[in-house]
Amino acid sequence: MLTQETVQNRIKHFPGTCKAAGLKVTHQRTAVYSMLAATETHPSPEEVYTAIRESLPSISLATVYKILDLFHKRGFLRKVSTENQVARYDANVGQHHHMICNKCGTIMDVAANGMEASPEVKAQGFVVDHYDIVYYGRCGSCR
Amino acid sequence: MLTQETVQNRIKHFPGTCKAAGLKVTHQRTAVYSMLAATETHPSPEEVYTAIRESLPSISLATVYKILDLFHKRGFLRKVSTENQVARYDANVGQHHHMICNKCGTIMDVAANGMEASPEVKAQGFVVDHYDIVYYGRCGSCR
DNA sequence: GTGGCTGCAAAGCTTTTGCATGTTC
DNA sequence: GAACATGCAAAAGCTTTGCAGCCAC
Repeated sequence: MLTQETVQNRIKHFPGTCKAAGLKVTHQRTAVYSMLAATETHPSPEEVYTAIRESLPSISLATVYKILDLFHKRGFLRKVSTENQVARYDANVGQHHHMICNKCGTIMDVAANGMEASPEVKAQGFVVDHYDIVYYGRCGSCR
Repeated sequence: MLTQETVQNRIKHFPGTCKAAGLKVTHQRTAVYSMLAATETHPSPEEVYTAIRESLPSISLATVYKILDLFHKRGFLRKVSTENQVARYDANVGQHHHMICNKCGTIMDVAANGMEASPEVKAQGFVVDHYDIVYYGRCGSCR
């Protein structure tokens, strides 16, 4: 559940986070981050662009792409792991997982259940940075 | 570890699997399936195409795409869930997971550890068909 | 022989890039 | 004012589509 308090809290820290990373706080960046902070729908770049154009009609799609990529690299946003080719972003960077409906394509959050990187991963000399669990199936509405 | 025995076993069952699904057994389909059955590198469509052209120079990339999509829909192949836009396929359809090196992009298998769909997924009325765990980090060679 | 499959070429999407202009600090 | 960010337009992937001809059954 995404509360209004969480949304406001994320947005409040955004300028400081940018400055700490040596990034300028522009209207475009604030709009992209605010839009993502206020949703649980894991939007694509195109969806972010369309939503933002209502308040900032001059923004270009290329800028949205650049901002999303930058924020992902800096760790302000997560990218959802999926089987297909459209990127989907998430402002919730805490440990949690996703379920994807094979029919309607909706992506929902799933709380992490404390699972750790499996021993076998460590055995192969792989250093885990982060991991996603992605459940595929049918959501409540599409069953 | 992919043994020669496993490879031969997969390939041996391929014609029967096609027939059972009402699909014709063509050279192109056999080549695509055989190539994937013999590798653990999770190739992209382009990589499948390049590899197959050595033995079947007349095959087209569009055909490779059509075959991969068809086999995925029929469950003969898995698609690896990733954060980026290039499809990667896997002929190992048994339960297992993946680790992806953030530096070199290599995708490796990880044996499943018996984890089940988390209770929260069930609570949200989501029926799980399958799930992937994707570990991101650095592989042994890139550390 | 027939229906399904392939190859080709073209189109469609998504994403990236280069550069002149504009904005933040 | 300098360095960085944006917008535009063009290009660069990756993937899909339509259709004529070919092949497995």
